Amino acid sequence: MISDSSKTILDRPPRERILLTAHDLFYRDGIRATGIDKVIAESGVTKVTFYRYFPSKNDLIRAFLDFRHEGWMAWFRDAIQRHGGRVGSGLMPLVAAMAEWFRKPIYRGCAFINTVAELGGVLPDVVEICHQHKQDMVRVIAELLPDGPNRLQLANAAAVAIDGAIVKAQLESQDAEEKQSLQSLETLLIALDAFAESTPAVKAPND
Amino acid sequence: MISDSSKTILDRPPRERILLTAHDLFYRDGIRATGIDKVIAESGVTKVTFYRYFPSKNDLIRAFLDFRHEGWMAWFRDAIQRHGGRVGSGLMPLVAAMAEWFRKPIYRGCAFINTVAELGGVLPDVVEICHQHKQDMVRVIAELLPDGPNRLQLANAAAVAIDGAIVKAQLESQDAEEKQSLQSLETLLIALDAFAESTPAVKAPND
DNA sequence: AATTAAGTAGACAGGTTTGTCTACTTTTGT
DNA sequence: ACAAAAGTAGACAAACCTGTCTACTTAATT
Repeated sequence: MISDSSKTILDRPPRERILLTAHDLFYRDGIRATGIDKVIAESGVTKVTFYRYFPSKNDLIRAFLDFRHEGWMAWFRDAIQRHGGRVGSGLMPLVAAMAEWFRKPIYRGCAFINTVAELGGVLPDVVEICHQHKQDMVRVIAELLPDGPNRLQLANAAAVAIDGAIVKAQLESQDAEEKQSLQSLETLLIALDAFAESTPAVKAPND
Repeated sequence: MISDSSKTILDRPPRERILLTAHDLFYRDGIRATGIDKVIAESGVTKVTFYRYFPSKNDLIRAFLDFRHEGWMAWFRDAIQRHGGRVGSGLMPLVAAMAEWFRKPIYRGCAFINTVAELGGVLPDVVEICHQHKQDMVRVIAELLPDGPNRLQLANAAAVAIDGAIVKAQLESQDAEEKQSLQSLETLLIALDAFAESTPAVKAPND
């Protein structure tokens, strides 16, 4: 859902080319496993150009996370809508959205979780960036739930379930048809939807 | 719960010293961020000794994961029991156990999730190792639930909730008293317990 | 007591990493 | 048309990485 190269990689402005290649390499192989030289070679620019836009690798890492955030959130919102998500629709559209993501051939989990796992202990910036990302995710999820005092609590719980499923999906072979991750996520979100309906402060009268 | 240095690090057999220091450094800073030289220096052995026990860094990584697996599983089982976990106790002891872990000052998430995030794309062994670890975790969780047709399904869902909480806890400042991760985990597991009781194939007659 | 194993100390090789620098060419704005 | 900005090509420095090697010392075993 990111770098859906509708145009070819080449013939774009250099900064974009760098960001696109960095994204693909960072996401696929990890950040420390990807040298600047490789990004430079594969994006088809030179060192001078590269360092003009990104004075250090850390700058590139931050730009990568920004880029990923924008792209992923746009996809997430769109996927939820396409699968019937709207206020009061309940949490099931999230399962369909995740199913769509997990199925992608280049799936390697959440870029933010992975980056924190890799660099969180040594580059604390990324922890905060990831935190922001997850909070935005919660906000989108909350829009599926009816307004109420525990709306955010439920959205947070749903987000935790989703993150767990994201991690689990990372351990499954991508060509496996029956994904345990999705079944577990569905179980959790069904249980959560049921729980939400059993304890609202103001409940719909038709029951 | 691992390397609870009841004895000092020194005065132990070299292999153990190496493994202990490697564990702490790998867990804290990440694997690629930790050079062999640092492990050698901090464990107080020499290169010859180190390479006698671990012919390559990958061997050390595997030994680290084995070591961590044994230590963590032992702690997990024990913590669950200490917090009232037994067959039929429901999933709540898991919340208490995780609370205990998340509170530790050196908490940096799940070593297996982190390692997959860091190396999964480039060293596929670790994906399988992590998968095994998580399956063992599911088996322990299943023992809290009454036997039945959906016992494993529920245990898997609970494990996904836990992994999500583990990741979320990694983003919270460790000195924060009210941890969102624990509240979300509790919500999910309460919902799951309720769901489990509402849909067993054979249900207790007292309702 | 003598042989073997295991440890110490540290130089060294070969590769990779990030980042700088020089010299030249192309594009762009005025 | 010309000056400034941006790009290309590639050498280079300094650090760091994994892994090997030599030479010497200590501990264990028989």
